[in-house]
Amino acid sequence: MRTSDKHSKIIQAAIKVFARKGFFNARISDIAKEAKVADGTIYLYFNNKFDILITLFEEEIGKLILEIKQLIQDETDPAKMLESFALYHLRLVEDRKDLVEVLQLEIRQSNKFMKEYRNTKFIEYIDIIAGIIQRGQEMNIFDKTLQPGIVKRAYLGALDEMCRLWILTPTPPFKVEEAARQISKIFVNGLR
Amino acid sequence: MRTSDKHSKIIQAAIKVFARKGFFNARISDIAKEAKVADGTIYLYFNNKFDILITLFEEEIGKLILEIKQLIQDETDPAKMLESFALYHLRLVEDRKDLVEVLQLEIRQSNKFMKEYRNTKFIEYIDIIAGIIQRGQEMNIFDKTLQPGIVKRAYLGALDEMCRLWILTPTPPFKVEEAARQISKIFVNGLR
DNA sequence: AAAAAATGAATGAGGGTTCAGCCATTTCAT
DNA sequence: ATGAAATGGCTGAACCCTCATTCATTTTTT
Repeated sequence: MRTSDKHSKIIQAAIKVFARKGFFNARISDIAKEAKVADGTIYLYFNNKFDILITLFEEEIGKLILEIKQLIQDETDPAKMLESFALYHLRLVEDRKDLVEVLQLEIRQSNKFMKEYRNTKFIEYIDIIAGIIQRGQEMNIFDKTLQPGIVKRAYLGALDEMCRLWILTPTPPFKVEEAARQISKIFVNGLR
Repeated sequence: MRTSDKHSKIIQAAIKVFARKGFFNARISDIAKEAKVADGTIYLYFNNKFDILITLFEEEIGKLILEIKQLIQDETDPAKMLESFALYHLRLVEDRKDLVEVLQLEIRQSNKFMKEYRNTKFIEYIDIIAGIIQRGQEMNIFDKTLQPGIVKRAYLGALDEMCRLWILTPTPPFKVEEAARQISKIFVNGLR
């Protein structure tokens, strides 16, 4: 059955299972069942359990990077870019909650138990923000004394913490659009 | 040995071991060895492995809450309070790296833990920021249209992401004082 | 001497990984 | 054209190792 594409079926199943139970509490047999595949089949497509997680990161973040770059490339105003980024990032948590949950909660820890794994895709994602900041500084609308390497992390951290709210509480008291607007507003004003 | 205080010896050992290996990769025997105690002794003081983590969290963050409240209670200017908070939060990562690592990566980021454990201590910690924001709004120096519930998370998220940088990279290119100053500056300006 | 605290070897469950075999499909020989 | 053989994706029960937890025994305290 060439057409069934077991690879992506397993990845999609893993996103669901890791989101629900977390990486360490997820069993291979859970993923297999969710993907409607035998346990052993997973080892024909992935080396081991870690490998599923790593592949998942690389592939899914890769898609996000393409999407977000697409989204901001028409924009010329760095302030607007930041707002677009915020809105995109927070809408993700509504549209693809399981994925965000895995990326959010498992990705940071991954550096820990996979010491050798350098998460270049994540750096690429966060550097989109650094690029926007630099652009704004060149255009003299952002304070040049602020370091993009600090600001990019602060901005992503602020957004991620909001994501965590949506992940962990059933019904947050805000709308994502409102949160995106307020956070980008604070930063844009704060950067001037 | 009444004076040996096994409880806190175990907690301190657990902080070290969890920081080094992560919760799931840490073995009870690792903690026992680090605490210079037998494996079984741990079960005289804690119900199970998970209980060590929860207790660790409650006790240690409880201490932090007291410290930080002490620190800002003399201050009257909300802007200064925010800066003090940032500096305190980021200095923790230098002074007590192991502890921050556990709180950050094992607890805040941990799926299972956060989902089924109503984390009142953490809410108390983050609400210190909300209190400062509200004070600033009452004093008419912070924009009243911004919701403290959003801002507090954005601020803590920004700081936490910087903490993560110090945890995950051997030698970050910034000083904590500089990061604290820049982040509090962005927010204080952004909130006006 | 009794009680309390501590020990650490033994236990047993859990689950990642393996591998001998199944079955659908393709290729080959007659 | 038909049966035999080879191929290879897939299966899932069994293997085996890793700990969290227990408890009979020893040590310390009162």
